[in-house]
Amino acid sequence: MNDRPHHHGNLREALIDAGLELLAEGGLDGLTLRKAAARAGVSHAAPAHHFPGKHGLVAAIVAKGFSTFTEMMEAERYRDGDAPEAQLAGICRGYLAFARDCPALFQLIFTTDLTGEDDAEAAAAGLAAYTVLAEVAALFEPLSEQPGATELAIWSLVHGYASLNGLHRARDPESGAAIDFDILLKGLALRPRT
Amino acid sequence: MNDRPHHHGNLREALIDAGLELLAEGGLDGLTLRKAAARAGVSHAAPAHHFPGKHGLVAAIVAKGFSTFTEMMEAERYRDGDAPEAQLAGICRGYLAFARDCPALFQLIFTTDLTGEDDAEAAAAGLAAYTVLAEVAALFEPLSEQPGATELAIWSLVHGYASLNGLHRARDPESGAAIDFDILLKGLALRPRT
DNA sequence: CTCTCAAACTTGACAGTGTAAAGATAGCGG
DNA sequence: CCGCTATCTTTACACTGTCAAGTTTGAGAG
Repeated sequence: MNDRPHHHGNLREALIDAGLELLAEGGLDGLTLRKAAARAGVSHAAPAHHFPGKHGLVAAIVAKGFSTFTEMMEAERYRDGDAPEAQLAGICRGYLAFARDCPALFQLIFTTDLTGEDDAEAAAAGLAAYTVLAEVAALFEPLSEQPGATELAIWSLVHGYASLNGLHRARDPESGAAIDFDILLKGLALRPRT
Repeated sequence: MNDRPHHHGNLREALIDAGLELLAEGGLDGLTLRKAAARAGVSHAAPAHHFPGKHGLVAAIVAKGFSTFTEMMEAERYRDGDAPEAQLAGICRGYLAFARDCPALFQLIFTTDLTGEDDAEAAAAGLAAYTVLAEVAALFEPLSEQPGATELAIWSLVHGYASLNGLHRARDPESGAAIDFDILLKGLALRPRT
């Protein structure tokens, strides 16, 4: 199993990387099958042998996006120790860093429907990201007897903040008085488990 | 000023309505200038005389979307009286109803960049929606000395919940144990102003 | 070593999209 | 009554995703 099997050699990864570049440069509209193929140095119909249509390439990009998303949360998770509050602030810091640094990718992974059959990899990557958050949420007293309420509260708060921050920044670029997320997080008044 | 000035008569509104229909039927990809023109009964180049390109039509649709969004919040605002908690629960109910009933439109209005010059109307409509939320947030004790923290916390929580609900529902269709938003809202522990 | 064959890729084509330019139409102001 | 400008149509072009057919390449069978 050579790493350059026929002509190009792992074209699949090259197309995903090209897609990530296009996404970072031109936003959602800049992501195009033909442009990704051209950037990888192949003809416009070559991707069809590696992905079932454009949706397949997008699903692969979403999977990779969720992976780096998870990595960015994990990278910040234990920065200030392993206390529950420190872990929670850490993964939220990573969450928001991803949304800030890769806005188009952030939008893509959370707006793509992953209901198809070829989206299993992307769905698994999304579940892995969710699991990190759920682990940290489990360190706190539950908000309700209903399981999952705590993680959903944290997830909703940080995701809403990340989504709206882009809007707010675009609308009010001068507002240096951006509200720190820690203030919102303290508003939830979570208590570590005893 | 007749309401049918030349050939078609208020084609602008007809195109916006057609766009809303397409959005509801086919999602974001179903919204097309040519299809909207065809549905309005005109040729595919007619919209150019009413909107500066597709972005202009989208901006008009976003403006109308924000208007109905505001209306749905206001419609539920005083359903259970005018106590702060009742108003807050009301506008959140309207917020989530809009996200549930018009998912594509909800996604469109919150992912469209309104930084252009012809987007003034849409930006104003978005500000009007935000104002409703800010009014209700002002009925509660501020979360921090920083102004706007309370409304941002509420907005983030409800917006994140609305955005993630679509994901969660698609991924886990059987989960009838959907977590009620009221539980999350109580987690914020807001206190009415004295 | 050669032959065969299938995978990887190319070429060409087609429907559909947004956009621009040029022509036709219709109602209004002079 | 005449022109004129806004409205709409027609035509055209570049770009997109997708499909069908042909071409190249590398690897395994004999």
